[in-house]
Amino acid sequence: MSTKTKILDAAEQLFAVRGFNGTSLREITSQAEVNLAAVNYHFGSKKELIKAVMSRFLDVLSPRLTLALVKLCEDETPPNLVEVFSSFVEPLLHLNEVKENGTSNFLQLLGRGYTDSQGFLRWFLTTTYPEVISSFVNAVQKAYPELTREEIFWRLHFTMGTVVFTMSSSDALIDIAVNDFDKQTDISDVIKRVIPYVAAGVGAPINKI
Amino acid sequence: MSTKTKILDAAEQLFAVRGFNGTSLREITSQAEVNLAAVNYHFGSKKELIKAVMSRFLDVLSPRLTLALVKLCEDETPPNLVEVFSSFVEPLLHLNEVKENGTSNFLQLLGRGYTDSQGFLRWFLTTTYPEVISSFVNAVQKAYPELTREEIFWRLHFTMGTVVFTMSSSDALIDIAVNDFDKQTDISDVIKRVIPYVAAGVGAPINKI
DNA sequence: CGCTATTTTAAACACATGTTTGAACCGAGT
DNA sequence: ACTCGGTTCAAACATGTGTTTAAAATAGCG
Repeated sequence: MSTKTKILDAAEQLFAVRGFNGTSLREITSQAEVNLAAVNYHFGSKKELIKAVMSRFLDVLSPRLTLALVKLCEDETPPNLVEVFSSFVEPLLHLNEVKENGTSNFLQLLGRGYTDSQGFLRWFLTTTYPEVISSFVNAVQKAYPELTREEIFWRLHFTMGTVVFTMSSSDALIDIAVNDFDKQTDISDVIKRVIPYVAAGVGAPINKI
Repeated sequence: MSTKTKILDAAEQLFAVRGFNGTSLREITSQAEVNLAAVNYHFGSKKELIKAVMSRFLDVLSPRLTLALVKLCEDETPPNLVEVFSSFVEPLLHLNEVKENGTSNFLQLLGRGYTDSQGFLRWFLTTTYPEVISSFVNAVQKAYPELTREEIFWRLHFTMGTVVFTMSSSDALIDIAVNDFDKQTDISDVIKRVIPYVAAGVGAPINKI
């Protein structure tokens, strides 16, 4: 296993748990069992390492997700919102097959990236993978044509918040749920629970203000 | 204005913008125009300062919020979910009268606290202000009795995510919205938009899994 | 093998962090 | 006027950070 991969694996796991700001290069290289300088040699800087960690996921997620959303919109009958959000399930869970804990790690990283480091990850996402967002907006517009673009903008961000925040603390939440309700629970259960919620949220009746 | 207050004011604003990890004591004391050592003299440590900043809000928010929720539940006719979430509006906006940008600062801090510093703020909240949470759960249960406790647990956390995440990046979102849609927008507009969303989410049809 | 380009390594760098120290300062109270 | 508790201050402390350096080790190839 190459030094580069060892670093990416260690960084991925530590970033997910402690956040970007909260993880030092020394922790990463020590867990990866490589020299401290290797990060700057192979990636140039910590910021570039963060991008590399995210890209490894996004490069496999983004095309699958775009494809699923586009395909859903090709049907003659317009999709409903539950179908739109269900399109996320397969691409997200596929990350688990590529890598142990892939889905959970990715979603946690997404959550971290939105609050850590004054939103530079948001910029990175929207500029590097814009086709995902636009195909998503298209699907929602087909499913609920009465929504104005402004209302869609807000509700999509609310949804982003629901998902990203839930997932960034999913480990803690799953622990609590398992203890309180004596029921085996994992990340795919959480995803299945969140879909009706966000679908109903995006599909909420329009309220003139 | 006392040194203690000057520190709290500066810390509050900086924490909201840059997060807890991302704000140094030197930035705080320099903006507050007090000596660096004053923080440790008056508060003991950075962690205690964070708690003090949050408590200043929670001590005025918590009783008002609990009262509003309890009063809503006293009616003979059970409340609906929009009413439950609307109970948050007055107590939250009241923070603006106590202090410039109070509402927005507090909600941003709440968002930071959930992702920064490995969730110690979550622990602090649930242990120090539990009556808010339980009165909230009660209100939801009255409004939608078919929901199991487990489903309520998850949907309340989804809601927490929606609100907290949205608010922690509300400045950026408001900027985008103002640019894209040419419409004056502020924090109270965002609150009004998010209520139908979370009410619909919590009220989503139950999906057996 | 011998040479070269790539990779790894230990050490240092420059700087930022939270915290502590001990002296200086100030404002009442007797 | 003097003392004493509380407060402020500049300075230092110890540690942690991302990054750089230059030498050592390694791998690939003619």
